Amino acid sequence: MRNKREEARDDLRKRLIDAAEARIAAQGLGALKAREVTADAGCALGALYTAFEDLDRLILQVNSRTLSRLGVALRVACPPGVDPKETMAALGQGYVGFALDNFHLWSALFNHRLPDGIEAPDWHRAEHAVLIEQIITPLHALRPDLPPDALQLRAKTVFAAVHGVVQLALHGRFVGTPRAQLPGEVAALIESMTRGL
Amino acid sequence: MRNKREEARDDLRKRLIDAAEARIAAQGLGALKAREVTADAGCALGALYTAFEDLDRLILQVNSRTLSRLGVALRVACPPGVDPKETMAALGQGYVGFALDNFHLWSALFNHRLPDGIEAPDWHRAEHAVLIEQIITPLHALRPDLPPDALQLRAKTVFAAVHGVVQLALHGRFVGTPRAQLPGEVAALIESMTRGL
DNA sequence: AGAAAATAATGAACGTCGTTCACGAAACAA
DNA sequence: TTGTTTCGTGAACGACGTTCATTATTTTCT
Repeated sequence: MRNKREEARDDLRKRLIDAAEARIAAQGLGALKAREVTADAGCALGALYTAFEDLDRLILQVNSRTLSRLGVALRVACPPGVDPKETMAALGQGYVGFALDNFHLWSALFNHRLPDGIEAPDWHRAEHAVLIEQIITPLHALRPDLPPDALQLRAKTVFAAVHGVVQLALHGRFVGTPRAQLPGEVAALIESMTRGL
Repeated sequence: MRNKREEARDDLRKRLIDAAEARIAAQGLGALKAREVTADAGCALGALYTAFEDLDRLILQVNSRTLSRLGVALRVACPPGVDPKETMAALGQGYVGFALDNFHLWSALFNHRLPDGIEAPDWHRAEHAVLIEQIITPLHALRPDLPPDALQLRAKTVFAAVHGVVQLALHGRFVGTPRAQLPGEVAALIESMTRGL
């Protein structure tokens, strides 16, 4: 059995991440306050800074969880072995569905910014791979003309394009696609981007 | 000659917008502080709240200027009468160029959020039309099969897709397109989205 | 076991932020 | 000029993230 120290520390960290995740999911990243999250977690204000370097690093943990759940959702959305065209379409709809069902948490993934000189740790940067790794295989099948480098690049671009449509639609800007037409437009976008030369 | 009241008020407003625009352009939206911007504008802290409802409405004015400048840039980028395919490509490169040349101001357009219950005024929402209005004509030429409603919708989607690629690239996320390949990927994206059925 | 050392939790206090407000100055109306 | 209305001022307020001296707890040493 581990130290009582480490045990308590891990428990505190988990309670804080849980509380932060719940707050963000319910009210968005902007509504996350140190005093509220520590109250929810049942600890003092200062305890947050014994468990995490600062509030930003706590948000990082929440985003890490969200990326993990998004990865699962995307893997579930595209059963292997089916037509690559269908796979791409399914990934797109899976992404739209996840963003709709987890709006605030999904939003925090892209709206959270670390302070100016601070970079996200490598392990967290690597987690973002789930956003594109499912795209590679079907895109390769649809565009065998692309060399590996260009394939990787095009996968990022396909994701970014789909993401842009979803982002502008869900944040309700004037130029955003209306929500009702979102799945259809994403499907059309993916169809046109995966068409061969 | 107008009132001395109105004159002084308009002058104060202009000085504040100038100062805010300079701050955002130099250091980004997050670095805009009420105390700094009023000091730059040569007025007291409280004067900001006689000229604008709050800091968010001042940012709105800066964004309004940026949209206006972006509109000019896009109109210059696509001289009328040329091949619609070229026009679309030129619009895309014009957008990329503007985002690169005006990174912080362009970023503020999409990252600024009003407080929860507050909606942007209609005149400002309408200004966002510059983002898509230049797309309509060439897109119609390239996709005459689309009825007017679908054309409008597709124009928004084309913009959102391009914007997404630029946004993820310039904010340097793990999944973003590398900056060097950005123009080429945007060109490929636009090419594929404007291809006929 | 008990004493000493190390570590963690506490919440008051700090500095910074956007915003407000009582006051004095300036512009208008009479 | 005198009275009234409006505006600019900067100290003060409340909320925020973060720090720190103090207290409580756990581990280590004998």
